Amino acid sequence: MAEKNIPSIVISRLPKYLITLERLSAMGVENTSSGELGALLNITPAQIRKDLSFFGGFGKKGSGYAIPHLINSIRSILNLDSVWDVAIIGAGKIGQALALYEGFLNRGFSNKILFDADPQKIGQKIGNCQVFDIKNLKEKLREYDIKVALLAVPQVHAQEVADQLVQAGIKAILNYTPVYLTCPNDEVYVQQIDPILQLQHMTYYLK
Amino acid sequence: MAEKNIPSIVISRLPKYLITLERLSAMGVENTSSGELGALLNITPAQIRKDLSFFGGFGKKGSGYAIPHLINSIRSILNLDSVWDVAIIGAGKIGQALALYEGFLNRGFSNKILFDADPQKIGQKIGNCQVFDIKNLKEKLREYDIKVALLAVPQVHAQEVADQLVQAGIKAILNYTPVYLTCPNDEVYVQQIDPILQLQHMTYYLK
DNA sequence: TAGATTGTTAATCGATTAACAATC
DNA sequence: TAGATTGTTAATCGATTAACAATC
Repeated sequence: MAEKNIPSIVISRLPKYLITLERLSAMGVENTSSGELGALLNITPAQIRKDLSFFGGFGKKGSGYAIPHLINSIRSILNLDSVWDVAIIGAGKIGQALALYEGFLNRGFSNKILFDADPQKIGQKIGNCQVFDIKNLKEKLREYDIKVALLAVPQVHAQEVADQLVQAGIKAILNYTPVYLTCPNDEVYVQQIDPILQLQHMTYYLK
Repeated sequence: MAEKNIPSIVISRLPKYLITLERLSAMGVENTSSGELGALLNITPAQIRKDLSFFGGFGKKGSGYAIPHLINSIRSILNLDSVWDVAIIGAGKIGQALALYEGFLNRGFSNKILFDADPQKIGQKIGNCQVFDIKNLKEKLREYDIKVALLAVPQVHAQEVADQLVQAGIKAILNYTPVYLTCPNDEVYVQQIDPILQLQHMTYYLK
């Protein structure tokens, strides 16, 4: 909780604004407007202006927003000024794909270390990531000062490992298992990635 | 669009109800109530009853919901009575992880075929999935009668391949690239999976 | 200056929740 | 029967949008 309790749905749109601004910036565009941004994102200009105005005035009447300044401002609001190191829990198929995925870089994250219980995997390297024994979870997370974890263990262990992560002081968990985790709301933020929930939403409209 | 235009946010909760009911069912539970379901999902009982009542009365006053019946009803509403074959576009790291992922089975999907442009990959098998030349996209999709695609190609090709998918008659795209796709709303449903958007949402609350 | 676009208020729209009669 | 819980209506809450004065 920061500032004066800004609605979560507003916060959830800021990363979308950010990636769109970064794309414009990469194309050499230096200025934009709520109208242009809205067209790119399928969001009304009024909503974009309203969202941004929660955090102050970033634009100039008549000429819109200076992209580099707005990018820096949103990054700062989202605490992306520095890079967050990330732990990947589980070195199975999903964990390995995440370890090898380069999309984290330049967007505020760096995947640093992996954990697994399989002696065959412990000690190996996957991409740039060392695989540690999950028995040393707490100790290693403290050593690397990691607050963000990607949970990619087998379903049956999801809740148990999540409990350990909370114990170890992790503050944000991105849950790749289809298990609905129960964690203390005041200690950790949890979000889930379950592609099948999204597919099932879409099949409603098909046929 | 089906029935009498039920809000999308209601539809998006049905898959969550379904997976929770399936988990209860697997544990041998045969009956539940909006109160119990709400506690498991962190949703108010009133909302669950309201959501379900869009589609008719599934419960019995005084005793709640018969789980097998409710599961079948929700499956049917979401068009999950039969299995949807799925095409994975791009046999890179993410595409391969998806091809090997077994979580689709039993939840209404079956990943059937892969596409790539790399001659080294074409003709190979990844798990049970044959890799086809993306040049034959349209023809193969028609042959296998596939309406659902997972898009996991390099960023730079995302929009171009999405256009081809629409052309080929795909009706639902789950977009694993961080690119915001522009597709005709009346021809295809698109949803995105970008883990970094979710991580950036959470970092707002950290520190 | 004239045109464009912001930031903000008020109006509208939609979603959630509380409450309760109906009834198993 | 008494207790529990649904389905539904009405009240509340929150989010989106329209409108416009301010001003670059």
